[in-house]
Amino acid sequence: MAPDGAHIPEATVNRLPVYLRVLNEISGGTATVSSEELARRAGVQAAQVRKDLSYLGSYGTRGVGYDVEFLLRQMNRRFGLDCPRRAAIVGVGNLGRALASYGGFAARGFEIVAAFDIDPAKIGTTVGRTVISPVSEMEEVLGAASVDVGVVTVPVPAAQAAAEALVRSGVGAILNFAPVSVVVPPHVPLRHVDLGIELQILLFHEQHLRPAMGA
Amino acid sequence: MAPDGAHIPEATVNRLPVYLRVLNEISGGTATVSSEELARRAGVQAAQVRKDLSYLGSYGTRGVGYDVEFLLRQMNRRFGLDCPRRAAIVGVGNLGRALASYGGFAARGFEIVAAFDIDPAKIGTTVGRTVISPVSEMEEVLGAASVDVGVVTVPVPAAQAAAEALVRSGVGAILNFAPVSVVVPPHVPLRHVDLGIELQILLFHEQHLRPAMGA
DNA sequence: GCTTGTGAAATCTTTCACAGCA
DNA sequence: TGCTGTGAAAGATTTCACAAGC
Repeated sequence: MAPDGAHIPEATVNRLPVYLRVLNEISGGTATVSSEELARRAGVQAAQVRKDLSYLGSYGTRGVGYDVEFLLRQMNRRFGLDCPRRAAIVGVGNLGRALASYGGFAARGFEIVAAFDIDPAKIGTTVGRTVISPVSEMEEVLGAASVDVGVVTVPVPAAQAAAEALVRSGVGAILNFAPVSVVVPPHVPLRHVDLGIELQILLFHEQHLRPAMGA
Repeated sequence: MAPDGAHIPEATVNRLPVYLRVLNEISGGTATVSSEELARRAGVQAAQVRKDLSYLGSYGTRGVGYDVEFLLRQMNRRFGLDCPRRAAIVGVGNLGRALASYGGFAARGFEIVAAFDIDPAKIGTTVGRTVISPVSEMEEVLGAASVDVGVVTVPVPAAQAAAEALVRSGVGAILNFAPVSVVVPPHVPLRHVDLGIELQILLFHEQHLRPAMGA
């Protein structure tokens, strides 16, 4: 029903990558998957899966289910993952180095094409297969061929400057892992992944599930 | 209006830690903050902030705003952050090691009290101030004094076993960073932080903001 | 018979707008 | 006057339930 360019609800957009992960996990094992099975593995309701997928188009077969490989191809195309996305990491400390070799990025179609740090001792050394460049040369290094997404993994005091350097270099979007807010111009999508906040949300939900025992 | 034990909407729970981060950032600088200022820094509407905070109680002062320190204390108490929360890391690879020293955990009141790995060469060495124990001894090490949250940072094939070991050890909740789903009993809150999926969501939103230029 | 796709209903969330209070 | 707290309205999301189709 939904042609290729239609509006997709925000809540659905946030779930589509989860379906993508599940599909990748079962790919090879089964040819087709029902909305019920997909829902169980994604942790949502079956009707939710059907409605979400219907925004992409009518890719299922009634009485049968969804063809895993076909749906994967359609979703990857829609996500722009048919060609690899280019990412750059700013801040090659513990977290930056870990993310550079984190399997989840490559598995989801992202390639680390550049890495930056401010520490002169790190310049010229490598993280994975990428040579580390100075932050001061970011604009020249990224040059005309800018990256799709910049990943900020610098210490708190350097986060704002790192984000600004990425914006000047023409980055498409920024993922900020520093546990502090940064401000960027409105045309650059920004997402803050504060891992401590993830823990807080998780435990706050837990408190609501269990009878509180603290005073 | 909302007494201490009232139900708080899920959407609000997900935003409260963001307000907490903002409050911590402006703490010391200003004595009071308006819902408008708080909203601007958190990236939401002012009315949203007022409604969200009203679920915690009437902690603001009409005509003035919210007392930053007082609101911080109330929220920290409500989140159980007045005493430090205990976390354990399973899998001391790049990501596990990075998270062990990640400032965001300590800044949000979490303390890494145990670390586990399967590699014999790592057993007995330290990550930060924590000695690494074998995964096989998790139940004994955690013992009666279980941890609030277990953080899974093992490679994909080991993720399910790591989650099960945490459950056997009586963990309160699990945060899974492996780029694969794991299954746990329903009484253990589980959250999957797949960083590649974060990138996908970010870029998918970006596609909707800009005119698509790919074929 | 079985499962999708989807209007309609139910529920949840956000926003409005203003009474209430410092 | 200024800003919170909150009912009520508007909007978004989820769930239901069933017609449509393999």
